[in-house]
Amino acid sequence: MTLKAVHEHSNCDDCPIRHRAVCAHCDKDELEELEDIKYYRSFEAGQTIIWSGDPMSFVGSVVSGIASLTQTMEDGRTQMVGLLLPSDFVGRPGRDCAPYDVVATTDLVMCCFRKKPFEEMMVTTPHIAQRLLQMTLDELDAAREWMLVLGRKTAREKIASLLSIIARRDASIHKSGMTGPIVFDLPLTREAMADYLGLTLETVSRQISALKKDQVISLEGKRHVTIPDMGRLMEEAGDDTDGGFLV
Amino acid sequence: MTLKAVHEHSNCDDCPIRHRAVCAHCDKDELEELEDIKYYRSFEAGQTIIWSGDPMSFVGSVVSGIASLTQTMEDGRTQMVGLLLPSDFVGRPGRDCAPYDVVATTDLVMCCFRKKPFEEMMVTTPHIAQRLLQMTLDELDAAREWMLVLGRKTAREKIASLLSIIARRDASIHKSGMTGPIVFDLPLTREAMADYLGLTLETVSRQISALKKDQVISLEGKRHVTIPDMGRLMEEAGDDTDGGFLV
DNA sequence: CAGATACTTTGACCGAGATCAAGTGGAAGC
DNA sequence: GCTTCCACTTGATCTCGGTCAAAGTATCTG
Repeated sequence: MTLKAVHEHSNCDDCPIRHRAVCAHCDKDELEELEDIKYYRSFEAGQTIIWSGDPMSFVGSVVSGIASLTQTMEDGRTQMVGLLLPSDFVGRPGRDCAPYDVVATTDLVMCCFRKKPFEEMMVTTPHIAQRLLQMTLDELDAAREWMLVLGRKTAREKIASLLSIIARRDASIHKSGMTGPIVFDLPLTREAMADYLGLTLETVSRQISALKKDQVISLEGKRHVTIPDMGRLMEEAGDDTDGGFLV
Repeated sequence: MTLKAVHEHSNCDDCPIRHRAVCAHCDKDELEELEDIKYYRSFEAGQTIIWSGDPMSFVGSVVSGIASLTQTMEDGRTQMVGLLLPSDFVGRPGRDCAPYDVVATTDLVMCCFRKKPFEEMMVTTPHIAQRLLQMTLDELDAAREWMLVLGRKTAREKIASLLSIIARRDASIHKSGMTGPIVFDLPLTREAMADYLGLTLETVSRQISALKKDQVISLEGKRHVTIPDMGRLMEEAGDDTDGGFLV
C-alpha cells in the first residue's frame, strides 16, 4: 500500500480521501484484519460524542454529518476549536483522555476503530503513522490559521472567513470548479458560529445581515447561502485571494 | 531504538527531550548516517529564519533561545501562532513552503536536518514518524488551547495565561517542583506578548501593571518576574487549577 | 556627559462588540 | 386555527480594549 495507491482509489462512498489510509475495505488484502476492530456509530444532532476528560476507547473518522470540538471554561464561556467534516479524523492515538468535548452538530455517522488494536496497527503498519502525521500537520496549520482569525480579525472579517471555509469544504465548489456563484446550506446555528468565531450570536446575526445588505452574500431562509463572487468574499475575509485555508 | 530508550537518555545537552528522537548523537550506532545531513545554525534576536511562502530546505529543532511563528495580514496586523522553546520541532516534512514566518525572538541556535534525506529517513525509520506524530498532536492540543485564550478570555486572563505557560515551560519550575514562588525572565517584549495574545502593547502593559498592583506577580525591572502563588495566577487565567497547558 | 534609540508606562478619549431586552417568523403539536 | 417553541433579528445602552499622544527609563554611542 502506497499513499499514491491510496489516492488513486477515490470512488469509495463511506471512505473519503483523508479516511482511506486507515480504512479496511480500501486495502482489504493488506489490512483485512481490520474488519473486526472497525465499526460504525450514529449520533443525533446535539449529542455529545466524547466529554472532555473522559477516557477515549476509540479513534475514527467522520463519514457523514458535522461534529465540532469545543472547550468550555467553568463559567460557561465556550470556544469551538475545530470543525470536523466528513473524512476528518477524531482521536488521539497514544493518549487516554479527550482534551475537549466532541459534539455532533448535525446527525452524524462515524467510522470507529477500537483504540488499542489501532495503536498496535500503527506500529506494524508504518504508513498509517505517516498518513496520520500529514493529516495532523494539516489540522495544525488550520488551527493556526484560525488563531489569526480569532486574534486579529474584526467581526465582519470573522464571518466572511467562516463562510469562505465552509464554502471551500462544501461539495458544490468541487463541481463548479470555483467559477460562478457558490451555493450551500449553513450547517451551523448562529450560536455555533459565534462559538467558533469568539463572538456573541447577536453580533453574528448583525454581521450576516450587513453582508447581505452589501450583497456579499444572499440568503434564502436563514440557512441557505449564495455567494455570487467568491473573490469578493475573500477580500471581506481579509485574505489574499490565493491564501490557503484548510480546516 | 525504542521511545523508552530515548526517554531514558536524558543528559544530552544540546539534544533535549523532544529533540532526541531525531538527533544523531543519541543513537549513533543506529543513525550515524545522520551526521552528514545534520548541522547547526545560529540566529540573532529579531532575525527572520523563514519567510512565509518561502521554500523550506530543512527541518530541525530549537537547541537554545526562543523562536516564534507569526502570521501577518496585508495591512500589517500580525498574530503569533506558536512559541518555539528549546526542544520544539520546526518544519513540515512533506510540504515545500512554510505557511508562516519563523522569527528568532531571542538569540537562537537550531539543529537542522536537510529536508530530503530527513524525509527518506522517515520512511526507513518508522519510529521517527511516530515520535513526530506525538509531538504534532501535542502542538495541536496547545494550539487549540490557545484558541480558547484568543477567542474567549479577557485581557487580564490572557496575560495570566501567557505568564502561566511561560512559567510552566521555564526551567526554574522543574527545580522548585511547583511549590514556592516561581521566578523567571520574560523572553518576550510587550509587543511580542501583544502579538501572541491578540492585544495591543498598551493593553499588555496596563494589565501587567494591574496584576502587579494586585500582587498576583511582582516585577524587578521590566522583565524579571516572580510569581508568589502559581495557583492564584492560574485562577486569574481562568483555568481550573489542574488544567493541562502544553505549548 | 549629551544625545539617540528602543522599550515601556500612563492618560484621555473613542468605538466595536457585548449585554440586555423586545420582537419576528416559521415549524411542530394539539 | 391557535399556541408553543426555537432560531433568529433588531434596538438601546454599556464597557473593555483600541487609538492617539506624551512622558518615563535603560542602554548604547560618540
